[in-house]
Amino acid sequence: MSEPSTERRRQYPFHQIEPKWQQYWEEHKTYRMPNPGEHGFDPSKPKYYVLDMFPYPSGDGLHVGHPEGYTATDIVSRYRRKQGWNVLHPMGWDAFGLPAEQYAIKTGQHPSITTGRNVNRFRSQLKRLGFCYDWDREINTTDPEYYRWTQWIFLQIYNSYFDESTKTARPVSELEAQGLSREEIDARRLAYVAEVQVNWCPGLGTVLANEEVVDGKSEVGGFPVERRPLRQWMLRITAYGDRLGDELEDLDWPEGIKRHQREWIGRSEGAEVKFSIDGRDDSITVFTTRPDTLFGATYMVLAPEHALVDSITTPDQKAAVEAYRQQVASKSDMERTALAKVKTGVATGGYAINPVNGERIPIWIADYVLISYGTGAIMAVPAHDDRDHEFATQFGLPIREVVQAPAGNTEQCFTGDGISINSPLMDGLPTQEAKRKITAWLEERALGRKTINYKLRDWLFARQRYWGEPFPVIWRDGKHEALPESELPVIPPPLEDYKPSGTAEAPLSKATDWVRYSDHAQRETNTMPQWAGSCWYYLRFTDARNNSRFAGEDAERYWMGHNHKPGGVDLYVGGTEHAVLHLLYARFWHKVLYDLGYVSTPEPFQKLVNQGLILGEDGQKMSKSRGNVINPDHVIAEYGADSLRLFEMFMGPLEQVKPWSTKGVEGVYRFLGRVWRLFMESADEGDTYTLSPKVQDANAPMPLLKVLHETIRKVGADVEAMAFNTAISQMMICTNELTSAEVRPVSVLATFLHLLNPYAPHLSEELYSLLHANFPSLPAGPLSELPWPKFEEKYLIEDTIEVVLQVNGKVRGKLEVPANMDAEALKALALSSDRTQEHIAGKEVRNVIVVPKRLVNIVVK
RNA sequence: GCCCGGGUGGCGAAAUCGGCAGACGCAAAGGACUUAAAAUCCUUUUUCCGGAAACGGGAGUGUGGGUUCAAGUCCCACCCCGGGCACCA
Repeated sequence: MSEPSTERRRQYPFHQIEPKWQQYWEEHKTYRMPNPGEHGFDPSKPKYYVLDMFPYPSGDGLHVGHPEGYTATDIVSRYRRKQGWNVLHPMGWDAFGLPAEQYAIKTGQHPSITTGRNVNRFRSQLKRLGFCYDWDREINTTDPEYYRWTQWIFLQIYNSYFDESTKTARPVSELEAQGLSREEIDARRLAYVAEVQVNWCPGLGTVLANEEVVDGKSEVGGFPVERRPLRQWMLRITAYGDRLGDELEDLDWPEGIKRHQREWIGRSEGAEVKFSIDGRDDSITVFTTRPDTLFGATYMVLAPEHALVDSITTPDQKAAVEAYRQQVASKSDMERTALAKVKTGVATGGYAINPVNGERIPIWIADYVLISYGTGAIMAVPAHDDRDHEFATQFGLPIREVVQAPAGNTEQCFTGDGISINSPLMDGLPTQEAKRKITAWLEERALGRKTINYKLRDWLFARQRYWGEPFPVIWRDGKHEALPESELPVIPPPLEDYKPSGTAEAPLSKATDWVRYSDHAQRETNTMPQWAGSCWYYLRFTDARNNSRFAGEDAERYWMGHNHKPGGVDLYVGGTEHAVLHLLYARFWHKVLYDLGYVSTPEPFQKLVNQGLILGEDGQKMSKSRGNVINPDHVIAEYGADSLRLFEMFMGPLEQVKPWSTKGVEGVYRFLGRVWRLFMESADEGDTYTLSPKVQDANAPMPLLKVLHETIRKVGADVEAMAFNTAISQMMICTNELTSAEVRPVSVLATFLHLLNPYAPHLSEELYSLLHANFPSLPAGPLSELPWPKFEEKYLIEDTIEVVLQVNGKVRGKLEVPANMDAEALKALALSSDRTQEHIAGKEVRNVIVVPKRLVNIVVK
């Protein structure tokens, strides 16, 4: 019975081949990678750790963006394995998160049930793509056996402080030994509790994470979000600001991402300067990066929320100040920033004294000064700061120039480096020297000191959510207390009702039995943010089933160390959306663990590659509402997994943004069909195939050997460079060559299958096993376990080469010459050639440029 | 506004160090096979001018300049598209 007429005939029987090999791999655990000391581990091989950013298993299943990066790492893994490396290539699930919780709110079903269902779907989809993951190492961040260690790491952070002298984390027990008080120690822990401004969303009745707020509105529902102070757990990531910036240096990351992280950290050096308040004992400290402009400070600005505002404000300004503060408080972040085209503010009526010249300057409040950065107060130098300039112009405040711009400067408000003027202490000094001098002057008089500030804020680590890791912490008499390790994991109780409470209380607070730890102690009811689980998952992969440590020491040292580089994971591939947060948070945790001696490298990820977004066929971002979403399941059903893999790699460079093309999938599908027909032919219209009579155990002719060895060379070099698209082009060229050959030597075909194997593992395995069945002298498979072929230089060397003849840079002819012809001979030959003679006749030859093996350019006049 | 990424045929793209622009694939056209179609195989395909053709000549990598014997590639200025950031003193 032939195929139904409506269905096109398959290029090759991928629908039989692919499940067959997937089953084989599963049954034989082909891709299981033992750890050091385990049976089957070969310590003589070098290690290579290839990691994908693990997915959040959403209810929608895999989209075509996932297999892009996953195929790239799969190719690299298979290639390295064939090259004789021990390759660690694992997969898991970042499964805590909002959608599962939202679904639970709607249905009352525990999130672990939906999560389990989604994970099963994702896993089977990934298996259908033929990826060579070691599934014995699969992890799930919502598994208590996993998050017990997430909680354990939190305890290590909680029990540490940052030692400024060594710039490392140290156990707080050292502070206890020094006799510090409970309060002093708590104030220095890397995990601490603070009252901070959070995003409160009245519409949803809950607190939102920063990343859940878009343009001042909730990402879900689009309700307005306001700031509100709340008691929160914080992680002291700012302590690591310098190291997180400096230690990017030796990582093989895209420069753009490194820059992005450095900007995010936003280190800036400057000085804190104390201004006394006129007529009071108090003082206000400001932060400035330009202490050299102190003589140009003509007013001062406090953030509206600044603690001293009330006491400074004079009675006649009280009403105006109150009204302004009211107005600012009611503004969302969006209104405060995006719409802040025009500066606003009011005078407090109070005055400060400039410490360098005793001048009395007015104190204003304005929302262009942020309470959360620096000291929440600035000295305004309108002549040399754009924002101050704008404000001063608007409110008619004096502008005094104290830096002379270099000649030719036309800017009204000069913000660059120049020479100090009108500044008695530093007149004539260039900016950098002036800064040093005035800072020293201030320090001598205890009026200020050198300071470093960061844009980076401490990490707000608590969420008022159900579906996240509970904190291993209890509260007794209003004080927090770590639970002992023996009580891990702390498992959240099931709830009747997962809805947010409507107050700022976390959902867990509704489980009263669970919350009550003892007569005098209650459990912490906040949970950790989704980032927590992904901060260390790469470590768990090194020893995923260890139940006495987050990962065994030997396994961690082998997979993360051993490459003499700062980063442990050799290759990490994922999307740019994690350029800052995930990568910064993971680096922070890793450094704490490194300082405490738990891991062997200072950095988690040595080489980072970002895959580019795949757009819809219309060139727009894929989205349900546009209706341009491509479902990988459908692509696999119609063309097979090998075609999907191959197309995703053939579309263009991995890092680039590129549109989907169904026609393009058909193109690579046809290519795989051509490869199939190099080996097999079919007599009827069905799925019965026999070996092609052109496949023979014969000596390969030179032209075939040449293209084959060129293909070995190019495909190998391109995998190393992750230029998969051009590797595929070369394999197409090789296939076209073989298609037109009358005889297809077995040795050439077998070698070609090795090259194709990382890209199209199912088809290549099948053809190899068919070939081996007919020619038993070939090494027995599976192909993926056989060594990668080596190219031989002798087949690449050309006897004769084509040299281009140019006259005045224009191509006028070509010459076939022996490859070893020297420059002089080439020059003589070029000058006497008929083709060049036509163009140089009657003209003066002024110069002849000879580029051996490439071209001769004759310059005439 | 600032910071990235990108602009090459009808389309996705290629071009190791400055050395023949457009490999490979898609689409299109023609041919072979077929009663016919699909599939497959072969050929053509940057563009303009001349030529029946072989071929020859000119132009051409967003725009305008520059460096060079030679520029997609290096330098300067600008335009357009995509993404990110948002007053951090």
